[in-house]
Amino acid sequence: MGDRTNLLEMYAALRQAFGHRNWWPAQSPFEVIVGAVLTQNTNWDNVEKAVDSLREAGLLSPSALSEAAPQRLHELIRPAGYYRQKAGRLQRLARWVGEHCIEADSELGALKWEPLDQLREELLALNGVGPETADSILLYALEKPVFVVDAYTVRILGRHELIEPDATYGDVQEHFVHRLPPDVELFKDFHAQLVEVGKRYCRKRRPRCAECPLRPLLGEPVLEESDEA
DNA sequence: TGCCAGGCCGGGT
DNA sequence: ACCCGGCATGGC
Repeated sequence: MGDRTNLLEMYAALRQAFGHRNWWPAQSPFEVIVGAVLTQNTNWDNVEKAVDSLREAGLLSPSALSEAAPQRLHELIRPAGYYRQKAGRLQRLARWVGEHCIEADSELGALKWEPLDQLREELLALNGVGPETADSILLYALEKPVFVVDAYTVRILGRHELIEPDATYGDVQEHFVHRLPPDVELFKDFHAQLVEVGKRYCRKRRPRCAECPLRPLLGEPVLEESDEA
């Protein structure tokens, strides 16, 4: 509890290295929700192709997406992979949003009035929405102070032994929330920084730890043998 | 050329 | 309560 500063120092080091990430570029909160589903285990470059196609087709609104023919969705989002699963997930989410917001409310303002815990429960109850997708929506689309945990976050903290090897999603999330002020902009950019450092230096295989900006702060990471080859 | 990407679900122990 | 195979495309 006394090490509240450590994570802020970690963020400072990343911010120093990469600058503000201005992450999750999207033209509306609803587009963030769409991206949150499409990026599940998928490279963002592929996601952008799918999002662009949906935009051109005029399907980036809850009602239009809800009513689209699944076949048509399959074609439009194919580059993002898992397209049959993701088409269903998008439509379930679109219908859920539609139940809460009037169509013109592109800021999803009506959703923000609902209690945070209830929002999260409702999201997790949707088939195809797990903890990371739900939290990404809460943070980046609804501006709620929820820290998003992803595979990079777990790998980075794991290799520096800042979390237990068998830590759950909730464990890692608490690690951050208990040590950071609940600041939406901080949560957004910190997660973005972790993804950036993860992509560049903390890859699953052949990591480049020597050049990682976290190394001066956190020291030598502990790698599995399979990571090094 | 295989491996990986900003996960999640369902069925099996 | 875990563990695992399946889901799919595109880039390096």
